[in-house]
Amino acid sequence: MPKGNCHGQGWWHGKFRGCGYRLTAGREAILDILSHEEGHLSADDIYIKIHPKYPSVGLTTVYRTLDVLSSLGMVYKLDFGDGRSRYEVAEGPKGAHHHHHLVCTRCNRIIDYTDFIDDEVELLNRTEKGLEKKYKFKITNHLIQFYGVCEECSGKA
Amino acid sequence: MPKGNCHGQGWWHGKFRGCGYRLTAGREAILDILSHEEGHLSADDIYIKIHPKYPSVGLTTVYRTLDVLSSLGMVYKLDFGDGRSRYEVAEGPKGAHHHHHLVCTRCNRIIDYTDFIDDEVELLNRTEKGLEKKYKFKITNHLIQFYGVCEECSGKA
DNA sequence: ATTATAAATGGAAATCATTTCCATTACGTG
DNA sequence: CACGTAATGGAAATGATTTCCATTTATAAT
Ligand SMILES: [Mn+2]
Ligand SMILES: [Mn+2]
Ligand SMILES: [Zn+2]
Ligand SMILES: [Zn+2]
Repeated sequence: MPKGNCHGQGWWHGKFRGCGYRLTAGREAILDILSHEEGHLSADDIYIKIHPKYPSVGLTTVYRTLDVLSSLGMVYKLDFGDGRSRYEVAEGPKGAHHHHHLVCTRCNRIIDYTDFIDDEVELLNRTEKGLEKKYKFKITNHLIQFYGVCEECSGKA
Repeated sequence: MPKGNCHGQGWWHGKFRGCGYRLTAGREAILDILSHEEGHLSADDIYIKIHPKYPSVGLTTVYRTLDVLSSLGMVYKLDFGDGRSRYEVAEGPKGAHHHHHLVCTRCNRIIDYTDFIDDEVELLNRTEKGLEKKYKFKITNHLIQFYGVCEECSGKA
């Protein structure tokens, strides 16, 4: 169990407790999948992955847990236009891994990118400050996605 | 009928024709609502607004038309997290009115903003160029939204 | 450890936006 | 005006998410 790994066991136990939520097997399982699996999973994806090991965790609970996690800011709920919500763990306490997305409108492939993030974040911070002042709007989050056609899809005429 | 107004009558007739689409009363009505009404309308919103004047236009046609418009790039399909898609006319030929959104996570209010757009667009162009090269990804569009709490919702403790 | 309490659960049923189907209508070329 | 085909509407299907409610379970108090 690596020292710096915040997703390993239970850094989030405290967060749950602190907010008055109880720790349950289902929640543990779901957070575990989210932190160890790559990609952008739908509720059903998660349900399927969990089911063999935890057959007692129902799809309803997956949805409910994702809501909780998302309201705690531990998970991002994303929409890539394929008709279902997809989820990914937010950065751990370290704040690392911040990234945005390229979305292929042909095949729905998603590419995470972190390039240019520094510039983007710098501008975002400036923009957010300005917007907060002008619109008296407390910004907590942002979403940036680029849409287009991926390399594979370009090939297919 | 103002001269510079591209949404007035039929600048899009040509676009439709050119792509092999037929002009129908329904399409005209829908595009008319979208270009003259403020805000971010859902398919159902549009259906309701159109119905009194064009009772013969069905909800299915509204969806179909929005798909076409959106595939032609004349309309943006947006998701603000309230469970339905919302639409707004893309900029006319003039290229004006480009804007992004602030989304209140409490009351779902949407604020259009154009401030800082210049800076943003400048960075976006740079970023897009870099991403296109690195990922061989042809970018056609981008989505930028800030989430947070609006002034009204802040008041309510 | 036992108990009490409210939170959490699963599974079936409900909801609701969007899509599919298909018989009918109507745009636009000639 | 007639024809071929795109477009339509309305009902039914779909599919993700939510709601309901009787049952289970985590946790704090005894
Ligand atoms: Mn990602
Ligand atoms: Mn807008
Ligand atoms: Zn693709
Ligand atoms: Zn608000």
